[in-house]
Amino acid sequence: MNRPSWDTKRTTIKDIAAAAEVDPSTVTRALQNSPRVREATRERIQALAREMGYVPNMAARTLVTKRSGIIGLVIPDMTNPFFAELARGIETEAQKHSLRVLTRNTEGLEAAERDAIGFFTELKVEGLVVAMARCPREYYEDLASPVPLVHVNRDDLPHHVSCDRYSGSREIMEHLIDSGHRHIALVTGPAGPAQEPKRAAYVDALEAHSIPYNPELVFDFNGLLPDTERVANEIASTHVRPTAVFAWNDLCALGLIRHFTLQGLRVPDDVSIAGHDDLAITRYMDPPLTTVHWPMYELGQHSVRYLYRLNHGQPAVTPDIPEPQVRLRSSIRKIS
Amino acid sequence: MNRPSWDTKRTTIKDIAAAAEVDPSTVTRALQNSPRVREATRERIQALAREMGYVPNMAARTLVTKRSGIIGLVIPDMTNPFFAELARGIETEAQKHSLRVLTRNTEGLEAAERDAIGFFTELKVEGLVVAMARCPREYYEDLASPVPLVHVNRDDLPHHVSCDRYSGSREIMEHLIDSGHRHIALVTGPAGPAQEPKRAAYVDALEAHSIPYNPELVFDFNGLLPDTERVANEIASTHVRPTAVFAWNDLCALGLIRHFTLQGLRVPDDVSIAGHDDLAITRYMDPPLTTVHWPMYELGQHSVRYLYRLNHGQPAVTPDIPEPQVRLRSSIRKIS
DNA sequence: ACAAATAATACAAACGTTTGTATTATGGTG
DNA sequence: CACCATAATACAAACGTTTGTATTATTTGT
Repeated sequence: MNRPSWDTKRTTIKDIAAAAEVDPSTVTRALQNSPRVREATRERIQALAREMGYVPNMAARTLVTKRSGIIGLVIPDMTNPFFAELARGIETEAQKHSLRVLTRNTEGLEAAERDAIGFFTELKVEGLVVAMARCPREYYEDLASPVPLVHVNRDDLPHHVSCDRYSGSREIMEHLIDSGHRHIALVTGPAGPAQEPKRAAYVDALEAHSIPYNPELVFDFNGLLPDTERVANEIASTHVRPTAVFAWNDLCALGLIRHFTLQGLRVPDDVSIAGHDDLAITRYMDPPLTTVHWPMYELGQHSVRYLYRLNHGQPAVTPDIPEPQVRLRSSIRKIS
Repeated sequence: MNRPSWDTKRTTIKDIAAAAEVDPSTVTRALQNSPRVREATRERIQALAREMGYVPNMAARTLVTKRSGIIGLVIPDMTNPFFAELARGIETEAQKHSLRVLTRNTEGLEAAERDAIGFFTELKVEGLVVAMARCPREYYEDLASPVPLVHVNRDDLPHHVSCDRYSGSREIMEHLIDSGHRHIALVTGPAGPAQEPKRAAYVDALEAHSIPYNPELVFDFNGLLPDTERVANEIASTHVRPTAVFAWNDLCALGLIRHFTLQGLRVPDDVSIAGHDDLAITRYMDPPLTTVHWPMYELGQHSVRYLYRLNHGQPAVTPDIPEPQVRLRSSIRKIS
């Protein structure tokens, strides 16, 4: 006796039915406010349910209705506010369809991502949105998932939601060049569909202004904050030091600024820096970062709309999302 | 015809049973590698399952086993890296018990939190960890949840996992005073169990050094980054400007630093600042922030261990977590 | 007051697993 | 070869809902 409340048997619809002296089917209907049950009965039953602490058994419900009311979200890194924005967008839109969002974190591991997708599939979620999927293209093609799935930021896959990756970066590059910079470093990130357009924007901008492309000025970054130290060192020890850096993303820019400062370089006086993503903290950095705004919140909204269409047999048009805009702040200096 | 893969009927254990010409029960056992089925049969069945693209139906399984293998995590704000750390801690520990973690975001709304808890309860999760719960104490006491629940950072509730909130703050205050500061502002945050110990540490430290307590020097902060502007303005317009600020948390400190800088005040030369939590970005701020390390990762691990004990009828001792340590960086200046 | 129409409720099957028990097949022993 | 132990498999009930259909109660019109 006196066992904790959670290993005691839960009250079921049958219990309520017994207490109310009606059939279980009447109880369900009462609970979902069906017009098929009389006002008085309904109230009696609902009161009873409340008193008896009834909590529906989702498993049983899902089993018969085949709907869980859940949207699964798979992200590589909770720590990155970038994905938090996405989650917020998804949630607000999901709420409109009275769906709930459950999030699963993969730490950027392929295996974890596969597990997450499999798990959500078993859970019979209404839809799955996967952000910056890590697995190779073939995996998703062969998946034949019994669950509708939309990708965010994986432009190379079918059923994706994304933005134009080229124009924002190109615009940043133009801005850098307009400001007088000629030695511009590019920091690229982990392989993925984001890499190529950014590099292309870099190369094209250079070419458009007849600035020679110098491979010594492009650097790799593994995507994790601590790695910025290495990158900053490499940049600082180039043959001709760049006067500007187009960083992989805002986090990268943050780290670079820090380590440049530590090296006695001042931003933007000695080096200008541009970022990508427009994280919230970007406004609070010193100097505030010039960056490309990436509309994760909107992408989140669009992805659940996309799922909705998929689930309702409507044509799955890739949504039209406005071009990412450049946010000019003060991390870039005009040089003569 | 040619309907998308997700609205076609999924293959079930029965289908496999039919194909293999065995009983469904044999199929389950084969699938879970039970020794009760012959090697050859097992392999045949598993192959078949693979071919037919079988994916188990969690709802059905949960219905009969009453176990979902899920741990539910409820956090107020994904955007805050603070909680991301917690999630990581929970995940690594959950993995050891082969549980999966599903996260639900509440945006700090009480209603959303209640919905999340209810939802996870319906889902029959193995356990629930709720971070910085927003609802009043009575709610949780009356909950009589049929699911074991542990709180993180709600020291006032039963079944909580937390740290000593006083000592770290006290230590920071001592450090500030030792560094010569006499006019120290305190920024407090939203009501909750975190508020009181911090305030007490502030008051006690002042008293211990016979510094008069000046209510004009304590400020409220609503916890959201944009609100730091208002707070910074209020601080700047006090009668005697404080030489140091003990901020509610690191995010608050970040915002204050920014707005002080905008006002022409230099940190730490004109104002010293201390934070709380020790977020990762804290090291990358300018200046790097002196703060109290709050071991969210460990708290996450402990909370799932706690749940484990709860689920196995072991005594639920509040775990012994080391005192939070102060991380001395350079946002505090020694003054004469 | 009596059909007929309709409102309210009851019945029963189904969802896809799991698991205890019963049954049948297999092999070993005397 | 008959017998027993054991291995392999089949049977059947159960989990807690939902929902289509059948049944019973109540109202309505004449």
